[in-house]
Amino acid sequence: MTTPRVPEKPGLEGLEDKWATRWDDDGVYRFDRTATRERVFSIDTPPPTVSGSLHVGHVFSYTHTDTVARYRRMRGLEVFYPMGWDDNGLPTERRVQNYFGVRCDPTLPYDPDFEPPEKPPKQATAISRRNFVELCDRLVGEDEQKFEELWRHLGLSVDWSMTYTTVGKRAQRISQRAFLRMLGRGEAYQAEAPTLWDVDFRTAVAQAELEDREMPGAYHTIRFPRADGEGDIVIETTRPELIPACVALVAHPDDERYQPLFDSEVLTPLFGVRVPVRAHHLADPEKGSGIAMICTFGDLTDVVWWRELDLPARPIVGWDGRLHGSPPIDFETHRASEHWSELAGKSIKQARERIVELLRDSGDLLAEPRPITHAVKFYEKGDRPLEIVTTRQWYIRNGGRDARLRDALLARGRALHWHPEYMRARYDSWVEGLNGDWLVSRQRFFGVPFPIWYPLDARGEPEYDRPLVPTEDALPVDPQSQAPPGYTEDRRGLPGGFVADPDVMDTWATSSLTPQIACAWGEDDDLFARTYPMDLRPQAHEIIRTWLFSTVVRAHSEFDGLPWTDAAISGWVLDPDRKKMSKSRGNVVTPLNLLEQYGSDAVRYWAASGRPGTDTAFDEGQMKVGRRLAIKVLNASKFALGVIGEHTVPTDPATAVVTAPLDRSLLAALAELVDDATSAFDQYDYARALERTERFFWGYCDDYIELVKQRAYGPGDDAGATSARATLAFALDTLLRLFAPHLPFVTEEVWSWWRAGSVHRSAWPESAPLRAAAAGDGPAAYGVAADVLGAVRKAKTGQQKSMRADVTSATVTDHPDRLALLDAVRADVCDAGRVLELHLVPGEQLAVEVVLADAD
RNA sequence: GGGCGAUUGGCUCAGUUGGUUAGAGCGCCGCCUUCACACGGCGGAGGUCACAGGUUCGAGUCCUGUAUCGCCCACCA
Repeated sequence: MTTPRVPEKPGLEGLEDKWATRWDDDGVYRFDRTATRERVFSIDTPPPTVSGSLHVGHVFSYTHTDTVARYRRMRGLEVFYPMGWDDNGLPTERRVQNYFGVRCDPTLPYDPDFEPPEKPPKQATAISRRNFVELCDRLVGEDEQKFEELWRHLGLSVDWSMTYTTVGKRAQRISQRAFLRMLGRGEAYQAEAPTLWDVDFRTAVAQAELEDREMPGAYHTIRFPRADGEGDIVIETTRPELIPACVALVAHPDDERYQPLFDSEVLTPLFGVRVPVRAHHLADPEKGSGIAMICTFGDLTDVVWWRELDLPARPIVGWDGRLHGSPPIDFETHRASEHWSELAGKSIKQARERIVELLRDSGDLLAEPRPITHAVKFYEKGDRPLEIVTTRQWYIRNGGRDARLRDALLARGRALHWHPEYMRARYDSWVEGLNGDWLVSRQRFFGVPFPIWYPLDARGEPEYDRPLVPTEDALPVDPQSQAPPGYTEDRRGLPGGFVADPDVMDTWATSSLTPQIACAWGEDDDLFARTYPMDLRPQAHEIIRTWLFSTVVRAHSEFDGLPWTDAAISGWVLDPDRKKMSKSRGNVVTPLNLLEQYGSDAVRYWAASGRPGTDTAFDEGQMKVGRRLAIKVLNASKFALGVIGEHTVPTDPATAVVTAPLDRSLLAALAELVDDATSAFDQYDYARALERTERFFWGYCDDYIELVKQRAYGPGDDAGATSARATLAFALDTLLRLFAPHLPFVTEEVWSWWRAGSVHRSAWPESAPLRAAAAGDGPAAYGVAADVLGAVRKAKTGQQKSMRADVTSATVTDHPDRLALLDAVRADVCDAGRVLELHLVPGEQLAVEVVLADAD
């Protein structure tokens, strides 16, 4: 060991910049790609959405992952820890629209000279798809830069040379390749079917993107006259505007009220369309009048009934959320057509208001609407309820319609190691509740296009069942601007020519491939072999159903295995009112301010105190505590190294210089700490590792250092002094390494005062050498010494004396076993407590009687 | 409706297979101007561990039920 070089006045300020730069220059976190798979720990980092802003929730969960990454690195593994940027999809589109004041019109030609105006105009400028995508690229590039700066400031030990994006060329290529492979295996298919549809975004959405919202509605009691004229059937509905789309009524097969009517017919009010009364087990006799109207389509139950009862389709709602101009069926009466003309072209809301008036006028509305609140399905990013529209879409098989596949995916979920374990229940309930395959096509612009064209027949109609695909070496392709194999561009849109599939993939269709993208599947076979399947997927619990599940689906399909062995699920950051912190709630805290105010180590301390999977309150108090801890690490280290000074101290605990009982005892306790922290980290419990280390560290500062201070100042040839200095050094060395995953800046700073290289590339501590140095002694002597010292302090405080006050005599009563231990360390205790005479009296439990010298 | 989790001093949280008077930090109060640290140190007050039963020599810890909160899921007319 060289003589420590300790600053006069160590502080936290500037450590982030200093060490972030140094780590980068020295390549401390660079992935060594000569490492073989067994030596690699590979992490499937969640790519943050760059169109949003980073908030304290990101800092929270990414810190968790970083502590694990640093631990594994110190355990000698090469950590593959790339950062991704999720710049794909709707959030980016929305941000670009607002930021530049533009909107995408795919019919416009590309303008190579287009520049967005300085300030976004009131009226959005329409631009071509390619111009739009260029603006998306430009903006996400700026955002990614800002994100990286914040992450570096926080101290994520990411290899910044290995970032990827979810719209980049590689992601596109891999998304398209994976899709084509699934298409080839029949795992991707297209179908024209009723689809949940957002009328504002004008795109289909998947089951995973739904959320229920409680909305006001109203029950409308409506009369359906029987076709035979023998009276009426009364139904209740919240969607009266769908009466023209009604194709049947339905009741439960066991419902005696309606059994006589099954397979008879009724007439729809206002329109006089004959529809049958049918039986189906999903009809609930308890709901409303026990008989429901089936419309094409009001909700997903309608779709089930329509399919299973083989009913006709009479859709009336268009892609724009308005009723069609033309009627769903040729009405038989002039009156019916007039009613329809009152509704045609209206929005859902307008149509509902109008039809209620019409029903009231016609006498078919039997009671005034009764207001209720009910759950309505929304696209999670949408503003209006979803409609169901029949469209042609791409699907990926995910077990929603196939019990064998579902069981296989459930088995994958069981094979995955979840942290915490109970999070698996969310996976299971999601997979078990799937009601269809995964709808992956979106009618949007900024995303990975489907690598698909369709031939046009002689009449110019697309032949959807004969899709044209590129070869894999041509990927990525943009079918809008490139021609399929065997065609030239001038055949686009012409009879006998071709047309591009207009859709882009769901953002999750790409995100579900983050392991393949990060590990460069099909791009860099050598890297892939060293990193895939990955070790760890860290993520939040609310996207188990989307990100985690879809990633399992893709890996199962392509590689017949799990994409990773472990999943670590982090909780949320809650604001003081125990609500989730999110941008939309307006309660987010800008992380950079926090990092600058408290220091990155302090904020990391707060984050790392949140246990895996547990929602954690945002608590600046914890950051203050973290800051205090970081400062304490600096000061205690400075002191310990100052005591050691220029004395020679061995670097290896095995050198048998630790001879004092107190020192051996301390090292025994330290060995237990090392085991404890190690097993906690092995189970991904970074919080427990931190808590234990912190507790030990305060004892080290307050008790151990105080106890050995005097002895350690002794001359170089004194065995007790040598023992104390060696123990101070071993303990400091060990504690710094134990803290390093949590407090990377301050530990590195101290490390640099007296050690070579980076603490983050040093070995994780091992307990065996410490235990060997303790030479069979246990941790108890240290505990007894601390207890007695505490009692002496208490006495001094009780008499309002300085800690420097002399103790004339102290009488310790305790169990003989503990007295024996105390006897062995009595010199240290007397020195630290300034005890002149120490008497030991055998007894049952600890009691200390202290006589203080007169103050004057 | 089904499931998961939580409930410990004013606040934020520990409490690993059940074991003696339940721990920590913040906040509060008091003391110590200590030669590493006032961005400090020492100490104090403060809890019938949500509630009700049960198992046990012994329950914050295990079982049953209840309540409250949060989340996940569900074919909610």
